[in-house]
Amino acid sequence: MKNNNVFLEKLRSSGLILTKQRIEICKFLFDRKETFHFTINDLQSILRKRSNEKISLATIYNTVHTFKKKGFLKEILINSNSNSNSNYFDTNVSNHHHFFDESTNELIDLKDSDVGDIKIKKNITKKKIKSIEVLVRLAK
Amino acid sequence: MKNNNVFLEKLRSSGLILTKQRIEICKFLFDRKETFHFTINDLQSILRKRSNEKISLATIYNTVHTFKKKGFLKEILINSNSNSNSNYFDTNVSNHHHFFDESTNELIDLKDSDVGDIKIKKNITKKKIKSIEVLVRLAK
DNA sequence: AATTAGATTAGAATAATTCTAATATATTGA
DNA sequence: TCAATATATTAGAATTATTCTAATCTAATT
Ligand SMILES: [Mn+2]
Ligand SMILES: [Mn+2]
Ligand SMILES: [Zn+2]
Ligand SMILES: [Zn+2]
Repeated sequence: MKNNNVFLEKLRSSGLILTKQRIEICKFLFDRKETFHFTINDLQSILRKRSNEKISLATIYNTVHTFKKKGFLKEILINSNSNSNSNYFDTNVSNHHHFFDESTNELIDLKDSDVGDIKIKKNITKKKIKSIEVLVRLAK
Repeated sequence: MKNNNVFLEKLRSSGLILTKQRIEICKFLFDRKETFHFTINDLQSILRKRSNEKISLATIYNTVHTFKKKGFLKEILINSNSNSNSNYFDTNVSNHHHFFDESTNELIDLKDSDVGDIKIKKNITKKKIKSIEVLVRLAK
């Protein structure tokens, strides 16, 4: 394998070492057109099925957090139902809005154009706004 | 003490037993005018300082989750900074928007009137919208 | 007031996450 | 080219967060 695919480009240009664990994870996460949302456990069980080379759970945590730090992933916390929370990661790292479908536990990107402009009317503090994100919950 | 204060009224009317642990927690959380946002660990260390009767951490979890189930508290998950998340609980149980100040890790309620109406333009699914909430992050 | 059924507490068990010693990779200079 | 060394990464161990459940407490019934 030449490892010169486009989805490895970000890894290659990041300064991170291209280890077989990272290549495997990178291949799965970034070789796709659409945004992908996943939890650490989703990722571990998918990787287990795809390959017989075991990647330790600690390494999956390490890699996902490293990718987040590099700006390749974004973390989205969701109160998924009355008794459990989920830490999702998102291959769409831009500021963007979400639907969360409580019947399927699916997190779905909303385009900016799907949500009207949001204007914060009262400037309660003088501090600079870093992001404004909307979460729309769909009932069960 | 008569335990007939207004902040105990919700507990009294909920069908839950008024134990000394719950009364202590209820007294601290609900005997106030303003919304209060806290984490489990915030609450534990505050309760430790206020009283010399130890309440076990498991009981604090139990009580907070019980209060949430009864609708006295609401859980708000925040990606507080690049390397840590927080499970806040909120004494304001209505659907409402928040500021999160990354320099102080403070979560602050936004009034509906402080945020313009939000209109979801594309009805991506046919499912009913349960809530729409905005999180505004203030930069460090 | 004793008996019983059900609710609650809190230490024990488990699950989630992070730490760090061992290993792997990259860099340097003979 | 290839040791030697420095730096980065991996993954099992340790720790922290959360849940489970047996012992205890409370309320209802007689
Ligand atoms: Mn958690
Ligand atoms: Mn967590
Ligand atoms: Zn997304
Ligand atoms: Zn709030």
